[in-house]
Amino acid sequence: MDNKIVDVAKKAGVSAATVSRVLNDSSLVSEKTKQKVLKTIEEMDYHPNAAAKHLRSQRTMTIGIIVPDIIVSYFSEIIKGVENAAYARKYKVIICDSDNEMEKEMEYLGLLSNRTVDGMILVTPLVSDDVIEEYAQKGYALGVIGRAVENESILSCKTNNVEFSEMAVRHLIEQGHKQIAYIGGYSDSMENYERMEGYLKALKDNRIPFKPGLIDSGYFEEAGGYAAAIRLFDRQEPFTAVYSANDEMALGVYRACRERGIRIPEELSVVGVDNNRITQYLLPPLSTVEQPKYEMGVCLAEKLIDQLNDQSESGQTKYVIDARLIIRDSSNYSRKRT
Amino acid sequence: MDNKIVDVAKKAGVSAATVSRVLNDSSLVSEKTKQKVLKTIEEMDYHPNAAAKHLRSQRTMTIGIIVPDIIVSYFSEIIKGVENAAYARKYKVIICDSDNEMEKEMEYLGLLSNRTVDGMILVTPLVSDDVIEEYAQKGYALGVIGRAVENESILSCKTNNVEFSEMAVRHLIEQGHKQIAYIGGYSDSMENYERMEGYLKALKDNRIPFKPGLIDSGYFEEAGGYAAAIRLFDRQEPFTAVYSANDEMALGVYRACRERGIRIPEELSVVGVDNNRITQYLLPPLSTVEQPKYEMGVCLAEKLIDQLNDQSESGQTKYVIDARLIIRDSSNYSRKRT
DNA sequence: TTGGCTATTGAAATCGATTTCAGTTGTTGC
DNA sequence: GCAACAACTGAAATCGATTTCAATAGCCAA
Repeated sequence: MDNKIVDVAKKAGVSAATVSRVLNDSSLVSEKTKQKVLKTIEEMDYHPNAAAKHLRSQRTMTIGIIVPDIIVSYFSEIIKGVENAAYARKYKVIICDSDNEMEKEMEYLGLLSNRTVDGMILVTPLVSDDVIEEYAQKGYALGVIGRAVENESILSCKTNNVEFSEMAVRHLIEQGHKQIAYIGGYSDSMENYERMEGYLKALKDNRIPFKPGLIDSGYFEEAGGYAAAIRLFDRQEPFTAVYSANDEMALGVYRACRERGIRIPEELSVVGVDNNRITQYLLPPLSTVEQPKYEMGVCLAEKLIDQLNDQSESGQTKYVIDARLIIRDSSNYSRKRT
Repeated sequence: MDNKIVDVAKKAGVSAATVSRVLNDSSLVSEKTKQKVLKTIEEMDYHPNAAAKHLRSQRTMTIGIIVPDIIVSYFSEIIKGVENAAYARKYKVIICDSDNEMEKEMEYLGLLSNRTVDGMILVTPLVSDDVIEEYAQKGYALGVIGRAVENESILSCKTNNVEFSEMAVRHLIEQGHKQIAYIGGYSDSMENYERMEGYLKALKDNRIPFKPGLIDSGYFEEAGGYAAAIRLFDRQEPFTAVYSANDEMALGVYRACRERGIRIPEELSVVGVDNNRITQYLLPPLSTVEQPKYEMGVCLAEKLIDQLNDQSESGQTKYVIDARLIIRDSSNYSRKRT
């Protein structure tokens, strides 16, 4: 149906090998032949078949990216970074939206096994470290964003969770808060663990006693944050501020406050994480931690593709980018009393 | 490096053809042989090479989707619909973020020519109808969302722009508004044209004179909406309501109002289009038109894949989904005077 | 004029699966 | 016991590009 390389070869009066050489501008072709072939290619509107090229070259120039939900801007911004970096290197990106289902993630990981993709980027998916480890062991190219994996051969990019969490909670303490709740994500995720650690560190450094009753979990989602806030409100333990491990859950906190008639920031200060686009439009605008999402996507895509082409000069595989606190009105209200 | 089909065949003591038949569960294999082969495949952890399959079968089980900016939730929700529908049919989705550059769109369209993808979905990209037409003529499978294309062989899915725009503007009129501005998108886009038409129809039906000074354009983006609002404010022509052809531009209107100290909805009512997730969190929440974004993505992906498999029973190519007006506080303020 | 070299070119093998077509085995009917 | 047929199976062609390896042509020096 389409023109094949031999068709071009025949029309141009040369062999398929020569046409191929022209396509991959090899230096082994005379200028005269090259021009003749290029003209013929133009005339016939010939486009080399991708599948044939992939089979022969053993590479598909494609990477995959697995995210739990593409609609959440935290993920779509990372994807954009990955896409842009890949495009610049002539790579394609297959989008894998797992809908938060582990089964779907596993199936998408299978794209590595059958060589549909040359490499895969995982953005905090549900699959266990063991699974990731296993794929790496088999020699597949993997990268991870927002999650730490021990294995030295696995690329990863994350932010300084402990430090910025400590900073965020310290900020709340400086505003006069002494009872600060923490709403975490998946309790077994590295992100959650580290953010909790920063929270605890800030409390300890300021000699504020830790109260287990002020900890709850919202699984990094709006609905989870809402439910956690409601549970916290219904407990005996009073609090005047909340550090939410991401912005989505903070949205849930806002909703719970609206329902309960609790004013932000007068009665409750809130700080989130991610600086999702939506946070600046909230009332009040949400204080949050700017995560360089786009940059993390670019970083990991570049390193992964370099690795695929044996161009990873440094051999470095672990990247940590500093995040910074953005103070907005949701936490900008000094508390004068105890 | 990986195991090949002949390796499996050798180990199982059969031919490659038989293994292939087992893989594609052909009825031509005896149950006994089939079990033996399946066991061997399991043991060897064999995965059929995708590129070889693609080359032989002349299909990649992949479609592409071109959007101007994946971060805008209008697009990411469509993508999610496409991805989910594709996944259910074992198709992969390549994400093509054009960054609003026509050149990038053209390059991504090239994935059709070299058969990297079996079909392509365009979500209001910049390329002209002629270009789309040309690709269709060449026999490539195309689908278009939020845009109308004449060619009967091109799938398209859109909403009833004229009707819902008329409805939105009528709603403003019913609130007592008589000077209603319109901020459009790309002036030569079908969406913009139809929404403008609905706007004009509502005015006409209510005997409200059309004033060219109340029309401006914001290119469907926040910054554009902001600029358009500023220009409108600076003109002589007073107005008490704005119909913005999408939510992104309405965000720009909000920003312009904040800067100028204009209160919404007391001094200016605003209605947008898309029902982007962000709109419900705004202050005041933005009245908007719910576009079934996810559903449009699902619809077009399904039809496109059906078409690729000759399963389009009806032969229908044009789909129009009804959108509905969501009234929130940004326009919920009755104007008593003239 | 011939040998030796370089620059170009093409034939054929290759990537790894699918599918056709021919062949083998086994079964049934008469 | 043999023909006819069904049920499986395998050898080889095929998809369309790349790449190796050998061959040819052209050129220069001796």
